[in-house]
Amino acid sequence: MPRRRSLTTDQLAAAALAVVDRDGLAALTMRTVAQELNMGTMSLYRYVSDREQLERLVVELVLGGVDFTVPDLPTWQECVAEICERIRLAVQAHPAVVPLLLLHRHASPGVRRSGEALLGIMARAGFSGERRVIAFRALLAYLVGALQAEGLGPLSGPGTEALAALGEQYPYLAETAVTARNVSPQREFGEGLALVLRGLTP
Amino acid sequence: MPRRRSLTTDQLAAAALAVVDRDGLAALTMRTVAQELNMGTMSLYRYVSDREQLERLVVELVLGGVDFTVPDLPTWQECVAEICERIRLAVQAHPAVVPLLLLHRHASPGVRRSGEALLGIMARAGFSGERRVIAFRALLAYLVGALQAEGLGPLSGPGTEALAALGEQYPYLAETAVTARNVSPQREFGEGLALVLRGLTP
DNA sequence: CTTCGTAGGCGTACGTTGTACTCTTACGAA
DNA sequence: TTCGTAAGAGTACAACGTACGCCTACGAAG
Repeated sequence: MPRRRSLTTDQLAAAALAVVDRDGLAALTMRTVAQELNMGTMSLYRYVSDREQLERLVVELVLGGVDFTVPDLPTWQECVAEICERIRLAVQAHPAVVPLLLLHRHASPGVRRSGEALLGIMARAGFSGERRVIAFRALLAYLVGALQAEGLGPLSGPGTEALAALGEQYPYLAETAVTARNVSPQREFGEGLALVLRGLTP
Repeated sequence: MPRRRSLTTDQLAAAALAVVDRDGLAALTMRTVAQELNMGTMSLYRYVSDREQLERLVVELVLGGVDFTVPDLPTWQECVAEICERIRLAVQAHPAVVPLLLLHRHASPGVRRSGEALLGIMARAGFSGERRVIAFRALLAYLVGALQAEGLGPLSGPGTEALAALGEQYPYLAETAVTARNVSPQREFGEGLALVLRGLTP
C-alpha cells in the first residue's frame, strides 16, 4: 500500500475551524480550507466525501473537547446544569459554528454523547417513560435555542441596541432591550436554565 | 409615471413560499421563484434588493397569518401557551421555513410583534426588570428550539427510528427514541412548554 | 391622438460555489 | 529496482447570486 496520508481528519477539521473562527461560517468553502492547508481543492475529497461531512468534522471537533462524564454534585439539577455549562463554554469559544451544530445534530456522535449523559442523569433522578422524553426534549430545546440566541446575537449586541431604539412601536421590547444590556451571556444562560430546571419534576 | 407593477410583494412572497413548501428550502433560488411567476430572473430585483429580502418576505408571510392579540384566558400561563400554540400552528404548516425564521428573527416585524405580545402578558403577570428579561429570553429559547426540533425531525420521524436502532452504544438514547414514537408533536410542544412555564415565576 | 420620459421587465455575462473526471506521481511492498 | 495503488492536483461544468444595459409598455403632458 503506497503513500501515507499527509493529513489526519483532526488536522483537516482544525483547519476548517480556523477558517470559520477567522472569517465566519460563510468563508467555509472547500477552496478556502484547501488554501488554509496549502493543498489543492480537490485533495480534500480524499478525506471527506462532501462539504457536509467537512461540516460534521468541525462539529465533532468542537464537541470533542467537552467532558461528558457526569460530575459528582449533590443534586441532579446541578449535574444537568454543569453538563450544559460545559457545552456552552465549548460552543461559546466558536460562536460561528452554532448553525452547524443545529444542522448536524442528528448525525453527530458528540451530540449523541451529550444526550446520553443528560438522559443518564435524568434517569437516575427518577424520570422515566414519556415523562422523561418530554423533559429531555424540552431541555434540549432550551439548550439549542439559548446557544443559538447567544451565537447569533448576544444580549449586549448591536441587535439589542437597535431594538432599544424603536421604542414607540414596541414599548415592552424596547424596555426589555435596555434592561438586557446589563445581563451577561452566562447569567442569561445559567438563570434561564435554572428556570427551566425548576419546572422539571420527575 | 409609467407602467404599473404587475406583482404585489405578497404575491412574490406567496410564490416563494410555494416553492419552499413544494421543493424544500434549498430550492428557494431567484431562478426558481422567477419561473414560478413566469418572469425573468432579474425581474425579481425590481421587488427585492436581495435574496435575503426575499427570505424575509417569506418569513413575514408565514408570521403574518398569526393573531397576536392577547386571548382572554384565566391565567397568564394559558395566555402565553395560547400565543405560542398559534405560532406553532402557523410554522408547522410550512416546516421548511423554520431555518429562515431563525436567520431573520432580528429583522422581522412578525417576530417583533410576537415578542411584544409575550412581553405584555408577562408584564401584566408581574414580571419586571432583569427577571423579565431572563424569563422572556428563556421562553423564546424554548420556543425556537422546539420549533426547530419539530421542523427538522419530529419525534416519530426517521431520525428517531435510527436512534432507536443503535441501542448498544447509547442505551438511554435508544430507549428514549422508542418511547418517543408515541408522543405527537403537539403533545411534545404543549407539555414541554407547560414544563417551562411551571418554572417561570414573576 | 400624439409624444415622451420613466420605470418595469429581461438577456447576457461574470465571479463563486460544489464536485465529477482525469492525470500525474510518490511511495510501500515485492 | 520495479510496480501497483492511492494521494494529490488540474481542468471543467452546472447552478447560484447579481451587476449591467437594453427594450418597451404605459401614464402624463401637449
